[in-house]
Amino acid sequence: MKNMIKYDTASMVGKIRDGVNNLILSELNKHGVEGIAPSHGDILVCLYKKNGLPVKELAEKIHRTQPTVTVLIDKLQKLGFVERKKSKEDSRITLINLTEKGTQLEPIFREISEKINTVIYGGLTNTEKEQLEHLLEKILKRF
Amino acid sequence: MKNMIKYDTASMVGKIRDGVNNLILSELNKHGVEGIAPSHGDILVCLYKKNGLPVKELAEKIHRTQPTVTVLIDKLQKLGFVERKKSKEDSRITLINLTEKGTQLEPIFREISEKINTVIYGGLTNTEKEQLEHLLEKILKRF
DNA sequence: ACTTAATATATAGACATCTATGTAATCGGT
DNA sequence: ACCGATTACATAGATGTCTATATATTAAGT
Repeated sequence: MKNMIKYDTASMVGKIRDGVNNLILSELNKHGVEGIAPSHGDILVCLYKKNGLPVKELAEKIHRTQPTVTVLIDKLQKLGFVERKKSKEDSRITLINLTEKGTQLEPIFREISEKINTVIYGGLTNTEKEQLEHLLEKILKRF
Repeated sequence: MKNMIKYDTASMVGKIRDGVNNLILSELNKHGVEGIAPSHGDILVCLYKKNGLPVKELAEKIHRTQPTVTVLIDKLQKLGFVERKKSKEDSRITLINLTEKGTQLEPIFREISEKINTVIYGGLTNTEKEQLEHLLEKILKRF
């Protein structure tokens, strides 16, 4: 049957997400970066855009809960990629700063990001890219 | 800027997946079903289609590793929804069977599945549905 | 000023998932 | 018929994630 609708977007979306995660992990591995999960990468990428962000803000940006981000930062700190600094204006706030070691990873993450885009968009025409993003946005609004 | 491509399909896909998961959890909760995660539901749904499947086959169908499925079944068994039975043809194989209690959940999962489809496809035209599935399939093939 | 509420982060415990490994049963070649 | 390889499942340990709760600091109301 042609043009059959199978109604398994939920399943395909899950597979794509897993695919992206695995791609990130294997690329990090290729570059000898170990002990880092995709969410840790999300945090680092946020900090590349703007260094010295509070924990809470990072949690919002990467769409994880604040306790999760605390634990993620624990690990990034232990690995020497970031450090904590208390805010001077409000000492409840912990600001997360990249170390030099953390900053050095930026090109790797940039490369991984490009690779993901190549996999996702590489087989699509410009029209299809626009269609895709438009459809996904439309769906997201309904949750 | 109109029709701008933002290249954040990966992020949107993640959010949709989380949205689906949360919807499942809240619906199960509404029906008083507790201690069940989406993956447990995936297993039950497989068994509704065909009862008495081996662990390995379940793992393939729900796209989890076999050890993960073993643990998921441990829980379903503990909750009384399924039971293990050794195959008579090949005693290495463990067949998973629904109990009556497990069978009783079928209408709930059917309802949840419909609800998910409503959220995902409810705002789309038939053309858009076809576009979406076509695009997602195209992307999936590239992983 | 003092008490209460709100906010920011951390900690604890639980869970799904993974990889690596163990164990038991079956298959296959000699 | 036996021994090595394969297959199926289970177990162990690690990790990311969550909810619930604790701690510490700031803000607000009386």
